[in-house]
Amino acid sequence: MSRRERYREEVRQEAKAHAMAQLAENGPGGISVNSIAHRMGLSGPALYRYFPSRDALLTELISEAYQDLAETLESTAAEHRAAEPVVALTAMAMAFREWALAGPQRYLLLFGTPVPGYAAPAETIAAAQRALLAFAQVLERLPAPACPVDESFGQWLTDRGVGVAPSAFRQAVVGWSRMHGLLSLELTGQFALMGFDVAQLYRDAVKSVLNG
Amino acid sequence: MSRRERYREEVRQEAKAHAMAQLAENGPGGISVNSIAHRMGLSGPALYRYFPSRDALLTELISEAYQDLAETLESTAAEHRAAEPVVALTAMAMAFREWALAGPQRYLLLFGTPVPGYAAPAETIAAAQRALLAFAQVLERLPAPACPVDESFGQWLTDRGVGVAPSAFRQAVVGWSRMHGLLSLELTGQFALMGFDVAQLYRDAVKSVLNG
DNA sequence: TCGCAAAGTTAGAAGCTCTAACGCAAGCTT
DNA sequence: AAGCTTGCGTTAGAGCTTCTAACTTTGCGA
Repeated sequence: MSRRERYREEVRQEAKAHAMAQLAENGPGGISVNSIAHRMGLSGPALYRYFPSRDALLTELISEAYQDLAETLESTAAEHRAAEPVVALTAMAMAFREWALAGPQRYLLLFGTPVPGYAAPAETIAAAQRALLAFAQVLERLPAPACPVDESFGQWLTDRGVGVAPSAFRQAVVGWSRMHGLLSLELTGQFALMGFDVAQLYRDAVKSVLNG
Repeated sequence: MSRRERYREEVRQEAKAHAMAQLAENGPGGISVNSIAHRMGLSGPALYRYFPSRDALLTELISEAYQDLAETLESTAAEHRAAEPVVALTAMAMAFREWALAGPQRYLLLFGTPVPGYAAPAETIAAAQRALLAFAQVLERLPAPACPVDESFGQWLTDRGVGVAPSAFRQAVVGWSRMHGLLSLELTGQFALMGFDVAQLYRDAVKSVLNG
């Protein structure tokens, strides 16, 4: 990589770091290309040499967050490769929760309100699938539940040549939805002041997925 | 109500209707006081006689949406007052889903990304509690599950003098989180192109809550 | 009929995204 | 090494936004 390219990459990284800080502070609407540029000692439009638009910057943040999430889950799975599937899955679920709590607005950037009509780039979709399949692959090592699985679950898997049992995939979707349900309500403050132990509820939810 | 007040109320309603249309079309960020005013044949700042700020308008939309949701659930519960609890709860869950699908952006206005530090007015919180308690009250008529319930669930109920069994309340929270998990992922397009039957998954989720 | 309050207007400040036009500096090519 | 090209920064400015200030008109109530 040339000197120019390296410097360019540094500027891009710094801009994205500022964007993430603004995201954490004021939500997606609080991210301003202008103010990021000024905070970097640049004049307003200078950053448009690095990002074609504000939307493109946001899209990149989303994509990187997904990559980060997928890597977190995959590395947790790898760490527990030798362990019981139940142990590995529990660790992954807890890692997911930690990841969410570490950056609530980053989580909501992925799973909160999208702009209607927003189409994620292929890269982002791929990372999302990696995250989901990380769960499915470990779930596959579990004794399959007896209940019959809707055939539509297998279709998608065979279409893209993923070697995962439909029942495991279904279980991954169900588990994901239960984890997300609790995390989302917790992060958006819907449980505020209700005083119960959300972490305990989360652990119970994870167990409920694993024990049928 | 005087002629003046009635007209004022009409203008407010019309403005909110336009706001909801803009919400559906472009998300929360697409709601513009300016453009609403122009669309109503008014000049920009005129609407500020009716709403103190854009945020106040948004807050009012949120509050009304919550009221509407609570009323929907309560009336569904009332319609099934004589029915088996399981039937009533299933109907309420389906009504919840229908309500969400009828206005995805309205749903996400309540349960999507909030602006950090946003504090809902008491009115809104009350409506949210009504919605949750509507489920809890019917769940109470169900045979209580054997598992012990964390005492922290009872605390909140006794604090505000709600006569609901802690176990029913806990079940309502769990059920709510499972429904929301699936609805949220569906509405934000995370299941896009995966091709399985989300409605079926939702029905299964409802059953899983009711049958332990 | 008079007066006051409500509701509209325009002007304008401050912010945003993003384009256009221009200058300088660095790097690649000849 | 000289020159050309490309990249990066600038300012100016269009057009949008929220929202305040000041002024005018309108209409209700006494």
